Amino acid sequence: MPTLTKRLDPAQVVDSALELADTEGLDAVTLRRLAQLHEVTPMALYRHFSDKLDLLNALGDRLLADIELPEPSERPWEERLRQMLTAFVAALRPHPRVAGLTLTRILIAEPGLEMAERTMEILVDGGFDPDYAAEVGRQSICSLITLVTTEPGAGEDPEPSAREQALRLKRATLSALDPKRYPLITGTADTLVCPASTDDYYSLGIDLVVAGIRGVRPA
Amino acid sequence: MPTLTKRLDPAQVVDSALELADTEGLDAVTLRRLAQLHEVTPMALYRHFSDKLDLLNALGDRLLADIELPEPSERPWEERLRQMLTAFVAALRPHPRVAGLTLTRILIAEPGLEMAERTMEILVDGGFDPDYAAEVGRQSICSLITLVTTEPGAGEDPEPSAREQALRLKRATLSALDPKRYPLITGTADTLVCPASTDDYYSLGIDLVVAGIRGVRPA
DNA sequence: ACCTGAACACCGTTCAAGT
DNA sequence: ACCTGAACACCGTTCAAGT
Repeated sequence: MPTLTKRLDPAQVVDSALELADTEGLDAVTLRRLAQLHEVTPMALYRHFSDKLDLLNALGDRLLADIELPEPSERPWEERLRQMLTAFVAALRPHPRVAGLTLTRILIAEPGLEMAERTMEILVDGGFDPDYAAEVGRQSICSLITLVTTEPGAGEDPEPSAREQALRLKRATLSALDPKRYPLITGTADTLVCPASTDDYYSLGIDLVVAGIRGVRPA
Repeated sequence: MPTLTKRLDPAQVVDSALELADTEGLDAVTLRRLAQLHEVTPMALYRHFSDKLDLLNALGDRLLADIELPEPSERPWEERLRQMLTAFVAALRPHPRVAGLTLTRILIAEPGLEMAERTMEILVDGGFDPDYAAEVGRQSICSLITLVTTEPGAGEDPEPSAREQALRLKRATLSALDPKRYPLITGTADTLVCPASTDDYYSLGIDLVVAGIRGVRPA
């Protein structure tokens, strides 16, 4: 896949890392495997990344770069907020196994900064003072990252058959609990293991965050 | 520290792992180091844990065991909900570097199940149908885990001087941004890097979650 | 049942050397 | 400037063996 004009393009390395993590999980992302994929010695990577951590950070930044910020608009702040958060989640959704890497990169990578600033702007428009907007925005964004990270079946192999198998097992485990002690858990095992619709899962998550923000908004 | 009556007590191994993770971070938790701490061969651990993952899961379960569930009461559902979530957060707060391990253990370890059931019960009392309560409860709990995981300075060395130094650097980085492009971020750099009060940080986090739940509550 | 010892495959990383 | 090669310290884990 990588072209060899410049022998080793850091952006291409990050792309391979993302692909690897998506399909085999973050543990499969190894300097040695990446080197192998690019037909190069492991050491060659150190010319472009100071560290493995540096590479993982670049991977997080790579995800943030996918954010498509909504156009500025004159709509009510709450609607703009929802748009912003939805756009953010949309960027992470394709990569649940990697999404967690963005947690520490929001206030460092440029696209993260851009989104944070815009989100805070919306909150200030909504009546929050800047410091309050900062805290509320920060926590809301972290919650949404976790929403993606804990998407049902997020950790599993993306292969449909393996995924189904894993979910079946989890469901069975929950259903096997004592219904006297855990009536609600056993009664909702299907929902707990895997919500009926992934889209609903995400829109509920965003609803919760937006409603929370509305609820703590100063009068 | 470990007594040697039974040569190797899995509970003591988990305790060492927790201590190690708290002070040096999760990366320092190594089968070999744990073995060394207990004056035993690395292989001896495999008699008690099938895997490293198995040990990390036990570590997550260890945290959940610290939850002190509030007494059942007749107070309004929202107040009971806040009590429950506060108790949950209180158990994780002392261990921000490890808290993330509970994400996958809530519906497996017994104390997690207990808390989840009780939380759902409160939500049902509040007017949620069981399946809705399941989804809302799940997401809220995950949000609170992340609240602990992303507590400012969570990843850092717990040593006060090193921690202060790390925070100072982060603050400087944020403050150095272009205030024309990022007026709100630069203006609230102190708050973003480290909220004025840790207690306030957590109570805001819980407020956000509770307000979100109230906001999506069916009429 | 519980622990040891030696070995294997695989990490991230260093250092000196090549071009 | 960019990559190689050999080496180091450290992983998790297997297998066979001890008691």
